[in-house]
Amino acid sequence: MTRRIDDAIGMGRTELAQTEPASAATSWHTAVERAVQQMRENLSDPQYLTDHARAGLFSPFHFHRVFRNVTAATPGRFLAALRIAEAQRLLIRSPLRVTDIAARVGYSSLSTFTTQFARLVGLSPRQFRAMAIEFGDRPLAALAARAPAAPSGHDEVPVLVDGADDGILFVGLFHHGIPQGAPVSCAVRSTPGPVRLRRPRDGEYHVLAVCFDPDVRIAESLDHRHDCRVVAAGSITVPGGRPCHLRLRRPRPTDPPVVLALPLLG
DNA sequence: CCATTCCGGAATGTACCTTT
DNA sequence: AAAGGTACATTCCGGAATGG
Repeated sequence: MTRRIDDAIGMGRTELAQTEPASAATSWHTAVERAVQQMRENLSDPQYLTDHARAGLFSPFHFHRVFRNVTAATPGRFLAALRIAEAQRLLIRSPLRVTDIAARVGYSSLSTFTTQFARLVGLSPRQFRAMAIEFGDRPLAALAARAPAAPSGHDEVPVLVDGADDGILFVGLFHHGIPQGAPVSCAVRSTPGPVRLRRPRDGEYHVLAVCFDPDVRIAESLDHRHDCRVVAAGSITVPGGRPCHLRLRRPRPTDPPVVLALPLLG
């Protein structure tokens, strides 16, 4: 049986990616990295779980599990994130129509593309392009300066992020391990110290932090070409529990791209 | 004309269980 | 412990309808 894996994003793992591969899992990592490379090089083609699994000498069932352990995303959702990320770049940097971009990144159905894009990014393709054109040239730092004052007292959730003192830091709370759609709560800041998020209703949330150089413009932060971005991920329980403490690191090839338009949604 | 939304059929993801 | 397999609920694809 041949299985298509081009579906949408939205996994259910605690972290964006495992911190380090276990020593026994080195071959897993190699197989997954090879599969990710294949996905990146063949975005516009139909891709099948069984082909990636066979290339790594795994059964489709086991490959699916291994892939998720390494990347924290399922193969299909990882591929969808890659495709939407490329679509974002084309929407910003090319004059192509949405219809043509959908085909170019591997969607045979425009409706599927539009639906996926809106759910993952938080804006429809046309809205995304319009906002990128309108705000793209503005520096990200301006967003940080415009951000509302941090709440205080019992209505806040503090998040500590190491290594972000000299950058523009976005932090969001999400229901799922991969960020999609509007965050439950989010904040942007450009000064050292903890980030204070508006407290959501009680529950367990996943935290994503993305940091950019202070001189980056909004469009550059959205088109997946800026190589200075760093990420961190974790989880937090509301109420109580320990404060969320994250450490920024460089993105790895096996990290799913962050396609959520946080700078435009904030 | 281009983009978005709706909806039914089909593929996928997940939670187990079994085998090696 | 790692790998393979199954069942079934969930999610997605893509054509049709609708909107701007």
